[in-house]
Amino acid sequence: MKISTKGRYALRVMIDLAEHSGENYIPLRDIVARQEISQKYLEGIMTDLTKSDLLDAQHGKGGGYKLKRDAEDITAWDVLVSTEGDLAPITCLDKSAEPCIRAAECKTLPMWENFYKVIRDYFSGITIAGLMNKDSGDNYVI
Amino acid sequence: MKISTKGRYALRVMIDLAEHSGENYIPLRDIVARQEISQKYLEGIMTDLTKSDLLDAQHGKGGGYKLKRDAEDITAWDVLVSTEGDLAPITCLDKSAEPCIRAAECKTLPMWENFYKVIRDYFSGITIAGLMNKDSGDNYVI
DNA sequence: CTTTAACCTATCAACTTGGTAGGTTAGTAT
DNA sequence: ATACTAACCTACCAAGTTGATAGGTTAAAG
Repeated sequence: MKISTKGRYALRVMIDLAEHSGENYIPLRDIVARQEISQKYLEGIMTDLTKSDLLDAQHGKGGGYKLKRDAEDITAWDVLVSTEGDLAPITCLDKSAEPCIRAAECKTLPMWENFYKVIRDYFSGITIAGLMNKDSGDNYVI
Repeated sequence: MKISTKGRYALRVMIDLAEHSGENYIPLRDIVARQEISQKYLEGIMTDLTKSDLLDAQHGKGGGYKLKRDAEDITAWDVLVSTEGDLAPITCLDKSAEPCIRAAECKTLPMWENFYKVIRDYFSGITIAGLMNKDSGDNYVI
């Protein structure tokens, strides 16, 4: 029951890109220098984010990455799903899961389904822009 | 980001015990027959629940397990923490974690801390008695 | 046609998950 | 006493995940 480094790094990268956004593409090298994350490891994460249409990538000199949408229009949910995959709290609720044979009699299924919704609602309510502007001392009230 | 079978099985066992509660201890054999879970695997889960003071265990003939408190006074949170360990959504928030060096500047930490609270509040609001009485068709509104 | 930077594939050690196997301890009944 | 029962304890194992690293390939700009 953990969000892995992939998801956490991805959020840091997205915030970093939002903070340094402009016309130009930002090469991974710059992000790595600021965030102190292994470049090779980040490469895979960037690919996830690009394939999910959250980032624009550009090869070659002057290339790099930039946000594909405004930071206000990208949620933490978008980023986490992109890198962590399905955020279903139990395997039964995975999109790829075959339907559970005891679903009809399962006393806990509604609890899990609703929990899934709680998770989705929570992260869908948080945008990259929102994270960007937070001072570390701030506390959320949701 | 998944609750493992340990936590899910534990909840099923607790509900089963609540449904068959009375004066007597219920041997694991009976639970296994009803729930169709590997007895050997369940043994470890029962030990967790017993050590967390959620179950009373009795050796020998006529022995077995029973709930140590009323089903109304045991929450899903109690059960999940007992079997899954710390339910912190990121390692930084684990009780056993060494304090993170970038905590002060971390833009996402408040989001994670609050998410932890959301999880805790959700499962703390659900009791074994509540799960027991649910018809499968029911939906939660929290 | 060289430089730059994204992209792709393979590999790896450490850890977790979901079990299984076999033996030991504690309590009950005859 | 001693047989029986049922919890408890330790060790092991295959498969999958995590958090990387290594090295090469493709695409774009100058």
